[in-house]
Amino acid sequence: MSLRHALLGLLADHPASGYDLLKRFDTSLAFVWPATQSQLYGELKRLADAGLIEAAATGPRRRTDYAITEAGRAELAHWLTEVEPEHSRRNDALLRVFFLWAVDPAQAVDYLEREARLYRQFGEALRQVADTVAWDESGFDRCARLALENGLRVSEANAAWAEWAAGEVAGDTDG
Amino acid sequence: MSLRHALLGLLADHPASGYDLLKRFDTSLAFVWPATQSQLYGELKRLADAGLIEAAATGPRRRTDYAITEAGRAELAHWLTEVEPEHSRRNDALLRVFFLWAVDPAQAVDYLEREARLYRQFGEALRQVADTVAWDESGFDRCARLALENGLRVSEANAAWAEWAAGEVAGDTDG
DNA sequence: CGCTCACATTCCTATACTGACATGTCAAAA
DNA sequence: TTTTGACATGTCAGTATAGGAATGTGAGCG
Repeated sequence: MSLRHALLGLLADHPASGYDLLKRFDTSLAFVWPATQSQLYGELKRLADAGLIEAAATGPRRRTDYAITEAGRAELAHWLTEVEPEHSRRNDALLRVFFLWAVDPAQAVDYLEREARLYRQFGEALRQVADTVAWDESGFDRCARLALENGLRVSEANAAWAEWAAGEVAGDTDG
Repeated sequence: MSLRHALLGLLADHPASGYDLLKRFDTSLAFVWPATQSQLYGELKRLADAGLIEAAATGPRRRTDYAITEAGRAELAHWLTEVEPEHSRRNDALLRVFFLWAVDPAQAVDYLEREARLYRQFGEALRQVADTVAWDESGFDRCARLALENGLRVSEANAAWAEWAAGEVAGDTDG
C-alpha cells in the first residue's frame, strides 16, 4: 500500500491532478516505486473516498486537481514515523546468483560482468540526473537528493560486488 | 515469475517435495525471494503441467518428490543466460525518504538512524549465517556465499548512507 | 474550419501475492 | 490408548500490479 502514501506525499507538497502525479512519478519516484496509470487513478479515487484527499478544483478536459486534507497529512505523518517500512528483499538479479552453478563457469562470469556493467550504467544515469536537474532548496528536492545519494552508493556497492564475484568464479575455474 | 525458476533451480540440485522446497526457501532464498506455501504448491503443479518437472516418487503422507526434466534444465539455463533480470526498484524504506520534509527534522533524523540500525542488524544477522552454516564446496553453497557477500556489502552501504543522511538532516537544522 | 497532438480519465483482463483456513497422515510420547 | 506435534498438501478470498484498450477534451496550427 505504499502507492497510497506516495500519492499523499506528493499531494502534501502541492495539489495536482492524476495526470500531473503520473508525470511526477515517472520522473522522481519511479526509481523506488514505479506505478502505472490504472493503479494511480484507482488509488486517487480510494483516497478521496477515505477523505484523505479531496477534489479541490476542476479544469478543462475533466481535469481534477486533488488536495490533501488534514486527515491525509495525519495519515502521512503516521506512515512516516510509526509504520515499520517493509525491507522487501525481492531481488530477481540476486536470485539467479544462487543458481549460477547450473551453467558453465564462463557463462556465470558473463552474467556477473553484465550485472556489473548494468550497475555502473545505472550509477552513471543517476549521476546524470544529479547534474542536470535544477535542484532547489525545497524540502522535496533536499530529500530527493538524499534518496539519490542512496542510489549512487548502493549501485556502486553492487557493481563492486559483481566484479569481485566474477573474479571469484573465474578464479575457481583456473585454480 | 521468478518463483517458477527458483523452484527449477532448487530441483536442478536434487529432487525434493513441496515441503522440502518450502524449508529450503525459508533458509536460503527467503532473503532474495520470499514465497508462501500456497504459491509454492500452485507453482509446482503448473511446472508439472508444463513438463518442466515430474513427480518422481511418492512417499508416506502423500509426499510427492519432484524431479527436474530435461526441458526444465533447458528452461533454467535459458532463464539464467538469456532473460534479462528485472532490477526491480521497489523500495518502501527509500520511498519514505522522499517525504521526510513533511515531518519534523528531529523525526526525520530518528527515521534515518533507525534505518541505519536496521541495516547494521541485518548485516550482523547475515554474518551470523555466514559463520554458523556448515558450508560445503558444492556449487550451490559456493553461489549462496556469493549472494550472501552481496547482502553484506549492500547492507553496509545502506547503513553508511543512512548515517550520513541523518547527519545531513541534523546539519541543516543546526546551520 | 478541420486536423493533430497532448491532455486526462476510465475500464478491462490477467497474473502474482498474501494470509488464512482446511484436510489429512504418521510417529512417538504420555 | 490418546494425544501431540511434525509432516504434507490443497483451497480460497482479497488485494496489488502490469499493461493496454477505449473514450473523450482542448489548444494550436495550417
